[in-house]
Amino acid sequence: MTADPARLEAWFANQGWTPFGFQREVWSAMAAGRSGLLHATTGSGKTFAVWMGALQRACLGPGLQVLWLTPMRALAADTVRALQGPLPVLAPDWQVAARTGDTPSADRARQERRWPQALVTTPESLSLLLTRADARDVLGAVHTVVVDEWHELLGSKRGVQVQLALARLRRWCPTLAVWGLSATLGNLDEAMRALVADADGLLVRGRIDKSLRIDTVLPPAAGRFSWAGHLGAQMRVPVIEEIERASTTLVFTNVRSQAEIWYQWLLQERPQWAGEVAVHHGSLDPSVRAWVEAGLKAGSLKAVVATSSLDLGVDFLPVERVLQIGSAKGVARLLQRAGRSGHAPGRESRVTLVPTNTLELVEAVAARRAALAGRVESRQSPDKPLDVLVQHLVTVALGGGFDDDLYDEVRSAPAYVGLTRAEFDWALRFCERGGDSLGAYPDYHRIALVDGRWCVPDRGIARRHRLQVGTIVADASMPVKWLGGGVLGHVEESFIARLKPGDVFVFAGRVLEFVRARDLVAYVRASSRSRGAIPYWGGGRMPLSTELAEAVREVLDEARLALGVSVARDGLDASGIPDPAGPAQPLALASAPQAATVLAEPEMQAATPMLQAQARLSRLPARDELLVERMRSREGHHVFVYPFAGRNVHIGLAQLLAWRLARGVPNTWSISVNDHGFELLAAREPDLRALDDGSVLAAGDLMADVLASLNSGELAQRRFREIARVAGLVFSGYPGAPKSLKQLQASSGLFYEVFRKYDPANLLLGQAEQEVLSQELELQRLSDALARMAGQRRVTVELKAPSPFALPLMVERLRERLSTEQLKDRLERLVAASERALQPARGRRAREAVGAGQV
DNA sequence: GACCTGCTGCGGTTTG
Repeated sequence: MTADPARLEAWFANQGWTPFGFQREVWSAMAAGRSGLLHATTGSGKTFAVWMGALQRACLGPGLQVLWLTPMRALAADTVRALQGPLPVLAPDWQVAARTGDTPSADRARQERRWPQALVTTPESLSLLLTRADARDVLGAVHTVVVDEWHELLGSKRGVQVQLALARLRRWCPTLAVWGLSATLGNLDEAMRALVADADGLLVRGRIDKSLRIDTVLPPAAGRFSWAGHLGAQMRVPVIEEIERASTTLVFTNVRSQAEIWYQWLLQERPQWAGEVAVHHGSLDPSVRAWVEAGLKAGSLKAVVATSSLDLGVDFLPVERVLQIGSAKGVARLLQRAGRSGHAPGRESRVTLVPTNTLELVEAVAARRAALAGRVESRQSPDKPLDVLVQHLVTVALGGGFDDDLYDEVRSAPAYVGLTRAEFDWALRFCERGGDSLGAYPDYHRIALVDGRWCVPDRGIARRHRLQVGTIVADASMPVKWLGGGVLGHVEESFIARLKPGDVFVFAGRVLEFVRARDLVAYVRASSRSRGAIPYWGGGRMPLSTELAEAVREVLDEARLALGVSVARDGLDASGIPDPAGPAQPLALASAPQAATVLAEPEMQAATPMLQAQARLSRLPARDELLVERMRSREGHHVFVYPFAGRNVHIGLAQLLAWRLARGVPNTWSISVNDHGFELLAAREPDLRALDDGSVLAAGDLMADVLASLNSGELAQRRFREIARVAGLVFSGYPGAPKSLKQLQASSGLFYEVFRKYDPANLLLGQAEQEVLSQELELQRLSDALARMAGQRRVTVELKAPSPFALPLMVERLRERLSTEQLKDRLERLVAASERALQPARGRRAREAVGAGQV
């Protein structure tokens, strides 16, 4: 028995709503039993579209029929509320309930006595349901699964876990309908296929009429806006004025400390706002966060400063304005944040960018252009991660067991279409015997064949497995110790992993030499060198996306053309600007008038002083040029390169170049990177012929060189820790008695060593290496960048003073080893040098500088 | 006058 479509209309009419076209489209597809992906912004009525469709398929009666997956516990309760609305009309017998990690045990018990017809849950909780011996009894009648915020899950192992669970459910109910809800993605078709697998899926685009506005808060004095920096202190007053003009504003920052700082600034400038502004990020206690979210919902807060912790969730917020402080880093991220405003059908979404340095003014134009053109990043599902498979095999063995045909079921999950029988059998044997090296340890004999079915005979193993379900592994930090003992503090493992013995870095105000990492402690000794500081790379998880980086190159190129034209027209001595029509640059001058329009953008007008300074002190590179700047200072010999390819790629490029350059003539390089370029600083005069002739940029044996230039063994070992945890090799302890991080690290390090020695064919080792290359080093992006650079003309400029492009890189490096006061002094000297070089009277020097750079 | 750095997300045993 299914609900009458007329009743759907009646329910909507009752609310005073008329269904949108896309909602009807979803209903009819679902009534026909189809699966699909609904692409729509939040607050567009997508929840109702899919929920009403699910009810049309309802077989009224007891038993679980609809599963609704959400990536965040906090969204579950909201979703239950939203789903309950139409129930009295359409399915009065139905119950909707949430089940996540924070569901009280009394509620769980009640659910298990009589399952609700619809359950809102997380991917992890669904996997836990699959570990129940009665999994098939509980889940066998599920005919519809909705995966909310699929774009959030798709690219991660959490998404793979969802795919495996769906494969299981599909086995039990071949007519299973799966619907994903997703925000904008560059690869919606692929995203849908990952979810619906072989089914004939329908991609529905909801409410595309929603208008989008991306504008920028301009710095008060454009000519004096900082070339470097990420905090945005100069934007305090303009931001506060924006907040004052709106009822409620969400202020997004990129990092937690920045959120805290901005929160303090707001209170300093407007003490009367105490109690009306708040801060929200992932390190805050959940109770504080809940208070802030409730305040937002109630409309009692004027502004909240947040990190991406507020990207999702808290639906139906009365947020009027969204500000983004600093780079949005990606188009999808910007759109997501824009979507937090105008959160109702028909209302405009608006996000206002707040640049924190002059290059971000250019980036703002690029971001708007890419966003309006729909150049949105793609997300790829991980390719057959074996750690997730191993976990799933144990899960299924617990949940009623399996026999030989599980291989086909697993391969029906799109992430595993390429899984070979040998790989599957390896995973199976690994669950059975712990692979070639752990045969003697019963703890790793997790599954066994009993009466032709694989199951988990040991109750202790079963219990521990249920405690370990999931793929999220928290970041770890490593203590930094003197060789003689004594802890200096903790730093991210990812940082230590990139160090080679002998590397010098700065930490806790000291210059330290990295000696070795052992048992996950970084041992150091004091270094007598004053330079050689390697920057702190942090997580480096937020590089400028490929799409945004490309748009920045585009906008810069147009600005170069337009500025060249306008400077010449204004009769200014074109001293600083290499003649755009000169023979060295056979430019497509036809595009100049087009390019001139880019300067009409208000952000570009504000950025013009910086761009002119760059042109005079150095050069604005054309798209087919790779700008290399060199400078001598008391620090040594600087080489700046600007591929505009995002910081992860620049880390790899900088390491690679330093390594290749030092291969000929040994030298010690300090490295500094940002999203636009990188700096190599050598103490001794370097031999740059390989850079000049381009041979250093040759693809060559890229993989081998990258591996050699980085401490890839450390990287892989760190990666392996996650894999060991997901694959269930490492047990993190019972709730209330968790094992220390050190214990966990020691044991996963042990596994890594044992496998390498006694089980080198262990496929989890290979997975660790693959993940390092593809995710951390972004090898594909790196080789793309290298290919592009090799095809560009290198233009080398000798700098007399730091250029606007170079200054942020120098600051980045200096910051690591100077106190705030020292840095301030140093910066003042650097900037003064740039300003002197820019004086008209010294135009001759600048001209010389630029002239010397012509290739 | 220019400086502050890197996000998010989940799960939960114990049974003589």
